[in-house]
Amino acid sequence: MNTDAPSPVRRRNARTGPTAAGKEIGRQAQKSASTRKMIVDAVLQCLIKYGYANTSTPRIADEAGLSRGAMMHHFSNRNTMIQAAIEYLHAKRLRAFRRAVSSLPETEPHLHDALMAYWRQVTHPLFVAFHELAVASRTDKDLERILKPAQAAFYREWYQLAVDLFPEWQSDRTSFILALNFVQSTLEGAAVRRLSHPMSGQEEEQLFDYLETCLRNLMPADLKSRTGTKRLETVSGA
Amino acid sequence: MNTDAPSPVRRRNARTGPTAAGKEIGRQAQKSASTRKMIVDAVLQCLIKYGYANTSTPRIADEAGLSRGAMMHHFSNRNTMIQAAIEYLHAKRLRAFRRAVSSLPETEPHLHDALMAYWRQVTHPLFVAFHELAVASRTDKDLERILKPAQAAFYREWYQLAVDLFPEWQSDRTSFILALNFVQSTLEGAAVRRLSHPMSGQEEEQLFDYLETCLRNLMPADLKSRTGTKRLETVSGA
DNA sequence: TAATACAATCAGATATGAATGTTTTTTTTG
DNA sequence: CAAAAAAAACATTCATATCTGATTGTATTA
Repeated sequence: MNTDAPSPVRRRNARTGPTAAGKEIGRQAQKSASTRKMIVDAVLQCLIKYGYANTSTPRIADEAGLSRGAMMHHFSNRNTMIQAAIEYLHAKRLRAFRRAVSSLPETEPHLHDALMAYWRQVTHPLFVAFHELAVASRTDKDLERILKPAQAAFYREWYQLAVDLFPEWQSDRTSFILALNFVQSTLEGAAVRRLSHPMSGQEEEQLFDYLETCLRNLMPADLKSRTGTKRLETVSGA
Repeated sequence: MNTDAPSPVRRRNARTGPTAAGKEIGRQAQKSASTRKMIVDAVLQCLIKYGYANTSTPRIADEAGLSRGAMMHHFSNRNTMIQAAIEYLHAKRLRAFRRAVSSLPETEPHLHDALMAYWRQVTHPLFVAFHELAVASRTDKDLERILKPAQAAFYREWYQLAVDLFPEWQSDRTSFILALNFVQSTLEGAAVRRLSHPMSGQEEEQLFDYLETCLRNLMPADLKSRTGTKRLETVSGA
């Protein structure tokens, strides 16, 4: 997976610790790992603060509090840093989403909470980093080669999570897929729009509520009845 | 508005045409205008093909079939070219949308056709150019200064067009605004998603259809009954 | 244990390439 | 001819990648 380790030289036969076999990782390797993480974090911060195009190696080094030379010792070039950042980013997003989802009440598939979880996901700064990468990859073939597989894996897992969350819904695959696409398009669309011409908080809330209504209408009848009928009226505020 | 004309030197007293006062524009000025348009087009093409970050002046010149020097004669720097491209872009998008909308049947507010028109809009290559600019402007303050006002004007006009299209809907402002936000988020979201992980044509169609259903449910009752009840059933294909 | 060899870590410097804005020269055209 | 248009040349800046040297940590061996 990660081919850019700083070649810590395979000399594992020389016993480093008297007893522990794999535990004694060596302080150096430990420090190395921690610096690498600092660098990866710096990459993500730069993506958020400056955008992909302006995420240059000097900026990253600056953000990480390292000299450029030191940094280039851990990653041989810019692309490998980006690659590491992408892997870390996807892992982090999935973990966060899985955590949010698993903390939902077991028996009741609370559509509302699941939606909320995804909304929090896409309004999180990390989504901005992801979006920067996605946009840049359209015209950067090197980046695309790195991002696309990771992205595919991400959405595969995401899909699986959704299936696990709503097992009964699988009886009507078509409507289930439609619901997923609907949620993704709308919430990610709203999140992207937020970055350049946000709507008011109230409008956001109404959009969110109505989306939930629409999804509920899409559910198989038996499931729908089981999940409470909160908010089935047509919205008409003011 | 455009302050970057190539200073054709005010010598208007020297009579250029024997009779015509304002009509005789001068073939040179005409040619200049046409080259400027070529450049502006090239900028948009570059945005689409290479992305904002890679829309460099050499690339633009290349795309326009001009030398860089010649190009810089018409625009003093990169930013003024971008600015001109933005103005042109917004004008063009609005014109296209207005045209599509005005060709709709007068009396019946055909939601379906209006939606279609907007969907064509956001799947048009020009939307990609717009999106590139929008994303870049998040972290490029110079660009933001140029883009934001133009963008605000665009959405103001867009909103006005929607009001004109559905005058009766104005009785329920809240649901109208919600519908607009819903359409924008979903369709633009789908369009953006299309660029990096598109869904199948069938899925797209189902999403589109269900969005229409949801919007129809949002309409005031009197309007709803007037626009035909096409597609009110819950989607369940395959 | 002390001394030594070696590898990992870090910082600074250099070379190359590309982009920008400006200036200068050539060509075209009224 | 003179001015606009086009092309070419130049200086500056900035990012990438690579290289060199210094320091610190680890392991082997005397």
